[in-house]
Amino acid sequence: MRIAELSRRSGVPVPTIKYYLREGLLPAGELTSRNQARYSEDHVHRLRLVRAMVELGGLSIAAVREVLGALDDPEKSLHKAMGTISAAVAPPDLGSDDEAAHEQARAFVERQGWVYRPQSYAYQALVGVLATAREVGHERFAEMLDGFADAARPLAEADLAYVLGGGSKDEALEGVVVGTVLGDAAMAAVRALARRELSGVRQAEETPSQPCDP
Amino acid sequence: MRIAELSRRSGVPVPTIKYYLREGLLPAGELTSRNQARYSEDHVHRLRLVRAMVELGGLSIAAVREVLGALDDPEKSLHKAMGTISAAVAPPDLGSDDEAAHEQARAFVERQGWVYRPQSYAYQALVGVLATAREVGHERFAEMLDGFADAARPLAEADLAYVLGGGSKDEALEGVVVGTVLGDAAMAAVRALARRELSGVRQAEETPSQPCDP
DNA sequence: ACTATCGGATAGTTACAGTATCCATACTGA
DNA sequence: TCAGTATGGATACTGTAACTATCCGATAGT
Repeated sequence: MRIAELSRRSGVPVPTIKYYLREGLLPAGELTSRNQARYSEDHVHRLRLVRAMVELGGLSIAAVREVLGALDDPEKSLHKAMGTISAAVAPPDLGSDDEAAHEQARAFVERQGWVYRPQSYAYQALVGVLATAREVGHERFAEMLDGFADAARPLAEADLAYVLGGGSKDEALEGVVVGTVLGDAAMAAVRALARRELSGVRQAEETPSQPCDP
Repeated sequence: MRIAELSRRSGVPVPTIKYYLREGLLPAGELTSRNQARYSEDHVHRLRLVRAMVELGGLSIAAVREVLGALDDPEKSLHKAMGTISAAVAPPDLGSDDEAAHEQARAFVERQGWVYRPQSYAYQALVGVLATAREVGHERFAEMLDGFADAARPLAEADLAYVLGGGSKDEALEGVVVGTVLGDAAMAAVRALARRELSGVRQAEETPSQPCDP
């Protein structure tokens, strides 16, 4: 297919597709002449993946390029791809020199029996969150971490099962992307639903009846 | 204190503080004369909260204004504040007319025994995620939702306990903000840690030894 | 008295994510 | 076949968000 059809199939405007081509988010089409190229089903799929990361995941174009690089690297293990992807998804203001936050994070990781890897992005992100919590006067926040871990453990199992439940390695790698980007968004939504459900019940116990919510 | 000290205490540059004042994220200082104002401890605290939302939560200035509006509204119930805050935190591309995604979401909510509130932000966000998943060919993704819910339920309990464990109502409202913004970030980090832990173990079983990770 | 700082208003900057325009070709339908 | 539309690629432009910088006359502190 040519660019117009690619645009129709994916819902992305032609100039934006050209932009993505320039930025290397989309491989060039197969050239059939100097100014004529053919695009495949793979291009449609890749384009949708890019849009999902940009719109739902809120990733920057640079971060998407990073992730796709990991996807396309045939050497990359699933394990390493996960690292790249978590790094791309997280806000880039990693790290903090807050000693107390660092200590809270270290204690947490060891309490969970996890390997202490202070250089990993996820760990740094955690320290950053704890440091911020302390800055706004919520050092108590760290007490919630074990609850988070209890929730995260089965989630990680499910993630991995989902990823491995695919088929080919390409599919598994894509499963990592989908599981991470859509997974974080879905988890946030489900968590909000659960919280609302609970606080709705609590409120209903105090002031019976009447519907609410936007 | 005057603006220079407020800047030093919070780590935010003076011109940025002025910008936040203009944008209504920070209440004006108490004027002591035509061009002299005094700022309080509350301003320092509020400023840190704003930075946490912007930097860690990735909220836009408009979203932060929204959230602070909910915080400052004395009429607002905890329940409603939670709604406002989840809405501000979520990406703004809500909703989708994908019938199948809508059906998956409805079935999920009812399976969980939760109230079906198709207008709520959290529900719309969920539909959006499911629709996107389908677009990228991952209709299987919906199968993970029940796992998410199992994880989210105890989390919501912990959230609420944290919020109510504060003291005054102001503190509780702020707990909602912190619990949501920092909570989402922390959950993403902990989830990444858990996933890495697990996939590290799996990998170690196949190819023994050698350290990895950035 | 004098100099640094202040608040407030206005204007400018930077980065990002697209959009728009050109142009020389290539395809397409009457 | 040939007018008219579409294409790939290069370059230039736009819009928005989040700051920054400059200027001003008015204090504040010494």
